[in-house]
Amino acid sequence: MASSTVENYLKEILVVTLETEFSKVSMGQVSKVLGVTPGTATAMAKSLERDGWVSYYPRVGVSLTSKGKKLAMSMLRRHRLLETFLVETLGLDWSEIHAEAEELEHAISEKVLEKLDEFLGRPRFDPHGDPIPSKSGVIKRPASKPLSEFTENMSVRIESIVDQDKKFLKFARKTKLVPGQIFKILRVEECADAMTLKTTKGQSINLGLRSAEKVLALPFES
Amino acid sequence: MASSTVENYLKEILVVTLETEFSKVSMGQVSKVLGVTPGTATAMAKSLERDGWVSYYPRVGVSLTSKGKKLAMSMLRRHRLLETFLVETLGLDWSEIHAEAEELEHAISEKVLEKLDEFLGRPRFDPHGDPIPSKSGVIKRPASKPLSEFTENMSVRIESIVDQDKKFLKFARKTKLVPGQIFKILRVEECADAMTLKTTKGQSINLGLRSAEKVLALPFES
DNA sequence: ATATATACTTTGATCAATCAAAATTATGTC
DNA sequence: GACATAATTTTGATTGATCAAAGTATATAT
Repeated sequence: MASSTVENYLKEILVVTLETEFSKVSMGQVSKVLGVTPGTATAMAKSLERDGWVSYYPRVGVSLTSKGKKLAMSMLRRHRLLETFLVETLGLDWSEIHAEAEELEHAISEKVLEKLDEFLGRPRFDPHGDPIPSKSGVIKRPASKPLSEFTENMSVRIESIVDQDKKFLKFARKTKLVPGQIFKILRVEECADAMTLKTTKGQSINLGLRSAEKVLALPFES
Repeated sequence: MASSTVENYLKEILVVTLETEFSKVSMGQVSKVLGVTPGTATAMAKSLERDGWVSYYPRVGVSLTSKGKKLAMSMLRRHRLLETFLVETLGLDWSEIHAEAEELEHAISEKVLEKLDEFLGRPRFDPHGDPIPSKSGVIKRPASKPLSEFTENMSVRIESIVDQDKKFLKFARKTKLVPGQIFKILRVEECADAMTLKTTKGQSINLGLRSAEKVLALPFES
């Protein structure tokens, strides 16, 4: 049985892997996303390898074994189903569900998860617009890319918000920067580090490129 | 912040206290209900005392401080609300909810619990018939007593099943020995260690006195 | 190509939770 | 009251997860 610490390491390694498209995640990354010192990450990498969850390449990084990936996917599934439940059923606020799901995901059994999935009507996307892995661990990531990579005059459909920062999520909700919304990119000012978007209703938003990196979108053909 | 180990110790100490009506719980009891060696229980008693959860009287036992009792009550509330949710909303089986709730109770926040309580319509009893402590920690235990203490020809209403043994719970369900049901006590055979009950529909059940001790009931005036 | 900075690993230590086995203290019986 | 038995505490050890600080490797820049 994996401890919840192990579950967290594996899940975060998976998330970084999915984001960066590199199969090895450096110890620096690991220690950063898990909020531990580098030494701790190294020690953990060794024990994760001992137990067959990851392969560890000293001074390079870790990559999930198939066993590790399976558990990590299952954690992602738990997390996203729970977030869906918290919003859809209990009416929690969008900005607070992440931390709650973070705790619950380690405590919920496969059996209860199955019932919950059924109860929710087997949703395929969570409230952030991220895809929920199937029971068998399949995940279909739409070919979305950060807002910051689109150019002027393109139309986009918001797909998901990568950031989990409460304040940013609140801002996003207020400005309708949420999954499903359509925007047109009015201006991109590389030198000023900013971009301007417009909703279909004509309201415009200014976004720093830093923040724009955290918002994934699909090209939208109207 | 209390670890889930601490939460478990406190909750179990509370449950024993409520059952026995003694305010001090011996280390033997503690080690038994928590499934640890006596030495571990003693060590834990000291650290619980260090952190202000219990008072520890060497060679006598522990009793909850008000701070400890507050947390323990909150755990009981979590546990019972979760059991209710698992049965009412997700349709889990009566015999499997205990273990599930045991895990989830440490992961659910006050905020989510509040929403859950609301969603469930603020139930006052869990599926076993046990009272759910209020948010402020008040618990009303009905004046029920074990079936084994009733005499022949009395009618009773089943209030709760104290035992958490899966097999017994399955048996109880099959024979309709569940909270709310009415039975008449046909015979009590002290020497043979058994009693016979009859449902209002005329079906009869034989119950050993050992098991009858685990079933709490209220006198029922028809 | 050497110095410097960055990234990573090692070492030694701590804390919580646990066990097994030995030592101690009550309890109960004759 | 002395001895056997049961309950409790002590002791010494282990495991997982962590940190701080010191050491080592690699990359970068001048």
